Amino acid sequence: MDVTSILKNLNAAQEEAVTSDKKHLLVLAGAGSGKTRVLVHRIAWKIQVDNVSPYSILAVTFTNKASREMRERIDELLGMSLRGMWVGTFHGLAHRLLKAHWRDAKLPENFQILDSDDQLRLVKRVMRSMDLDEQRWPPKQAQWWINGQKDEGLRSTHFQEGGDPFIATMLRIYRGYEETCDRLGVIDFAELLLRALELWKHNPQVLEHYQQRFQHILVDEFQDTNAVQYAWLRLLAGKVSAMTAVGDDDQSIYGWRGAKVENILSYERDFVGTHTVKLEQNYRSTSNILLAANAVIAKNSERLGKSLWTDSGDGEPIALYAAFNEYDESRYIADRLQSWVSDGNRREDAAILYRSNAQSRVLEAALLQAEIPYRIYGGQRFYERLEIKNALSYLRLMLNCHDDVAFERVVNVPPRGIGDRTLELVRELSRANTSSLWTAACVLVDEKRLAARASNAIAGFLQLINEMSGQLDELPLFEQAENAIQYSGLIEMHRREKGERGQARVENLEELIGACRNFEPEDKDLPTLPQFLDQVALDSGDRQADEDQDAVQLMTLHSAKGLEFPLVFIAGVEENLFPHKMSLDEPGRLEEERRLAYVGITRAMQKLYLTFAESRSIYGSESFNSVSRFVRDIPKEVIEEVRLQNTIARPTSYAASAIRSDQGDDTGFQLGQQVNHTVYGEGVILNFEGNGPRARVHVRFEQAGTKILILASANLAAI
DNA sequence: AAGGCAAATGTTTTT
DNA sequence: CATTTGCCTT
Repeated sequence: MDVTSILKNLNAAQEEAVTSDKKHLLVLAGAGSGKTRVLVHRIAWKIQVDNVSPYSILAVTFTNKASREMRERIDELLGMSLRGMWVGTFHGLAHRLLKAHWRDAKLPENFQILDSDDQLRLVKRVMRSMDLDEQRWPPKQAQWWINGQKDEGLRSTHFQEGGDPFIATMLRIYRGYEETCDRLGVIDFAELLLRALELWKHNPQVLEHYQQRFQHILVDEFQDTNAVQYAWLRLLAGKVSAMTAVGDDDQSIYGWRGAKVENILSYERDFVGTHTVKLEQNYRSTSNILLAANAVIAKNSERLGKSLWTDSGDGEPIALYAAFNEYDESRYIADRLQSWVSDGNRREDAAILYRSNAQSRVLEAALLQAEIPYRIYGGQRFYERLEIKNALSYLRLMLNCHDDVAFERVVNVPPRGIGDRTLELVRELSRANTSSLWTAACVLVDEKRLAARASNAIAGFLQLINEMSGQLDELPLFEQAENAIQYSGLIEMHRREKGERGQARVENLEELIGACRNFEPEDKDLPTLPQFLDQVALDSGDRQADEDQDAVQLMTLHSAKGLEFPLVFIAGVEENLFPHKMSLDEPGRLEEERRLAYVGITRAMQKLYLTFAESRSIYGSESFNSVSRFVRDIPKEVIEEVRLQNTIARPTSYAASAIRSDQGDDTGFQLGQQVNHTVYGEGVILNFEGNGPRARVHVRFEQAGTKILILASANLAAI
């Protein structure tokens, strides 16, 4: 066995982690410290040195991308493909378990996965059947609440009948939703995990089988695990298996969707005899960048404590640019990118990061103007697009016409004269007979219980699906997809759609056919279509198209986690934007914003630009934000403030740029006046907006940043 | 049943 | 500001 190749190029801490023979291991891996490397090499070590069979190893990640990467790197390192080893995402593994044990999990054999869009539709349907006012009870909120409970492992049956009217209503919806899901044989993402956990809890013999098999469990991005995922891991590990967890508490940025950093703390308690290794040497960034990152994260209180260092040089200072407004900011970034490229660098080595997607619009415009190719990550995912989901719904119906979710989705897409009134009849009958919508529709047509027009429309739809599913076994997958898109009229519908949008949708549909053509089923002996649909449900499908073009990368700070770029811009480093104003009230959420800043800064390898705008229009109205507190936390020595030579005349102070003359009413306050607010404390008046009872006032508070308040209700006191 | 207009509504995202 | 949603008209 070739031990040297496994340990080659590892530093002391990395080697310690890779070779540790303590049963449990916790690797606290700072940004850029070689986390994935350690994970991959540890697996290789176990296989080659400890003679562990790949069959007894389970490696869990969060994203498909990470799991693909891990498998590739292990294959590469060991020079062979590791059959029998389970590598996958939490959701992918849960799905695999539920497929194998559908009976024990109390699921139908062909259960379908709901994505969040499907889920929201279903929640809406449940709420409508309960006659709930959608204004008062937003379905989105109910969906959020239900997922939140499931992430904590809570079923509706776990709740006491309490007095809180909000919780009581949410519970009713939760119950109705659970029932509907059970009836339809569908499960959402959170359910996938919870079911997999309950499968083991309720079936000790199943659990035991997996406990015996997986003697070695390795988890990536451990700080992102939620309560259910952690419980699942603990249950699987039992008392015997060896656990390796790799994570970074400072990079926990998904608390808002249920991730529990506390799991890292519980780990040492729950997995007794854990050996903890910290990876603090950073191989990515210059010293200046790390200094900034360390300074920002140091302000958090809830930390295990790590400090990144590097033996590479100081590098360039961090540039800070105070833009006049967001257009100026974007132009500046485009300008810097142009000189980056003319210096002979590649565009794809540069990234622009921002807190919220809304910021990308102006940046895009500037890049377009400057003719700099760019690529945006995030936003709408391929398999979530409306036209793609419609096409997939046809495929699902071809496979199983009793798929109510798919039926609801496309029964009248493209419009074929089946309206709400007709559909309501179908729904009613399906409820009464506890049959699928499909069966109900058949009955209505056969028994001539519909008006001629509606009946013809429905019959046409039923026949269409029947015809398409008739050829299911004869044709290859891509031809089935082609047929579905063609005969359903979907492609024609989008061709007729005016504007670029229709064009893009047609192209997406064509891309879907391409994806079908390239699809390689895991099991060649089983029918392809169901395998394709399952894969699609668990994969957002944004493998970046045209990766070949050299383009600047635009993405949110969240999606940048795990990536690195020689040149990084973080745009909009302003109070209220970053940290986002929604996170300002709770200290815990503010700490998460700070970790997000830490993630952002540590993406940069050579040069980091921070830019902010003194004036920015958000939702139409202008706001004036001061520079982000995170920037103020960076030591001045590593920052270089950029000054422009040929600037447009720029107001010298925030207040001056805010002066407006249309202030008619006498508000009792003046611009620039010091005021006190019961919640936000002391601040200064920047601007007035509107008249009468709706008059609003912009106040920049010392602590809370700039707020826009209704003057009549703000209860401001002059100081 | 479908298209058009006004009103509401705006973090972060993987599966 | 820009996009999506719901209501209302044809």
